[in-house]
Amino acid sequence: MEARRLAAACEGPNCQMPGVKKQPARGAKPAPIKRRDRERTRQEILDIAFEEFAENGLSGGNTDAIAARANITKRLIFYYFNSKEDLFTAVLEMAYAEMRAAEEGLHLEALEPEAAIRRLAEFTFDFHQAHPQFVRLVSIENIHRGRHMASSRRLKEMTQPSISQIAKVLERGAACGAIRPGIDPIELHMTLNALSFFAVANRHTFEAQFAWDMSSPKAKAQRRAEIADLLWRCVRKD
Amino acid sequence: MEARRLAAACEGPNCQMPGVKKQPARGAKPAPIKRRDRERTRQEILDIAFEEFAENGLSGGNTDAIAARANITKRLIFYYFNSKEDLFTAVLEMAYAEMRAAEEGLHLEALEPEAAIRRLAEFTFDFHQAHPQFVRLVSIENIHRGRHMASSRRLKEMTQPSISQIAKVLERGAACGAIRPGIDPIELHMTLNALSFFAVANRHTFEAQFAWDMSSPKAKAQRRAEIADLLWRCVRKD
DNA sequence: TATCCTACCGATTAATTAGTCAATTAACCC
DNA sequence: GGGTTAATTGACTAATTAATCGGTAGGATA
Repeated sequence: MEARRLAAACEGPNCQMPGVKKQPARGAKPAPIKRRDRERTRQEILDIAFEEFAENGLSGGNTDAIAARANITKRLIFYYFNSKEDLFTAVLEMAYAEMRAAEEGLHLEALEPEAAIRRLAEFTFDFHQAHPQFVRLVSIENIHRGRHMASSRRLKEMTQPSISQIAKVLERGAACGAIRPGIDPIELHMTLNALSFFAVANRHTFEAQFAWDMSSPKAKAQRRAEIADLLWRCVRKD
Repeated sequence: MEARRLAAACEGPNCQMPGVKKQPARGAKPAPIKRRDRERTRQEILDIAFEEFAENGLSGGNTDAIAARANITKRLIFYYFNSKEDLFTAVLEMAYAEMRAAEEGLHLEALEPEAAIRRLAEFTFDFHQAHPQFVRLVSIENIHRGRHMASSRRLKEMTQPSISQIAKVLERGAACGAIRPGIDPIELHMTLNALSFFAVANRHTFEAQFAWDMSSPKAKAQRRAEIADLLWRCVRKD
């Protein structure tokens, strides 16, 4: 989640400048840099709300805690986002936008079918492993039956660029006889996502049930390779 | 979830009998059958708490609501289970015990390797489809990082009977050359569980993202067949 | 330097809700 | 039928927390 805080950096007329009596120095507080920057403040709230909701869920997420960590008053949260629910929706939108951005970096065009499928598998696995808070947030949204997603025009408009990439690989592979024809790219995407998602989302109950390691780097690397094998095994011809 | 309420039925000295002035007929209330039966009451609380937590999560779950639906006072919940958290743990224990019971019904011994693998896949898929509330509960427990599971001796002791069944099928298959050797039964179980779990747990976000049907009987049947194919494709020799 | 806009705040409210106390009463046993 | 045990209750508390109201003040513009 490094792509966030796009409109940050100290620049423009809102930048902290000497001459104005900022930081009223009340008590031992670190006296945060306050800049009256709408976008910056909004983004800061979103970043912290993302953490809060991913950690504690929607009903568990606390607006007081978000305000405290963002060094603003709670009032401001309701000023920008008008309810906790809407804030959650905004957080979801941001999270999905970032995932979509990550997918742009996946270039399968130049690769042989097998290499492309393996790269796709590894990339998807790695993304989930690298963003457990995103995985948690999606789980939470599903617990709420996707109602925030359903009510957000932005979220519904975000089409997944990966699907068309997969479709092209499958077509190419089918044409050259390496991949069996008739595979639906969305189904394949679902399979791969299920495997990658589960490896993060259900780690705790699975590990507890089977005394099985899913968290060490070694275990992750092994599972990563297995998923890539599996995916290739299930699309290749014959 | 039919296996619950084992110790129910009207029998013994607690059974509703004439002669005693039960049902004080206050107002128009249906005057529920109250029997002062420890086990029955406990089980009723558990059943309703299961629904409540599966629906609303741990922090979202409301003990007042549970009490109201169980026709008891909230105080009684804390009398039997001493906190909301402990009640949640008890609910989890019950849910897993029932899943384990369901797995007992799976007999793979008599089947050919391919048939056994397909039956396993279909059985697992069907179980998840039939118990969406169980799936939700497991998701919720993972959001809480499996801490209730970790703290429950009973849950940790419940070993999965399915694993040894899978191991036997894999052995037999490897011996007769139908299945490639060296497959870990836990890994296979994880793969199958991931696919089956995702089809229920992530239905909402996936459907919203891809305008893809995962809920109709037709879509389920198709996915079921695909998962069985996939599983066989990934274990068979060659 | 007066004016206006708006980012921001302190205090409060109203509702919810986990958990408790001190009883009450149903059932069972002699 | 009196006594003991244990299931059950109603009323209460203390804490939390989403949301609101009536402001204040920073900064741009003229």
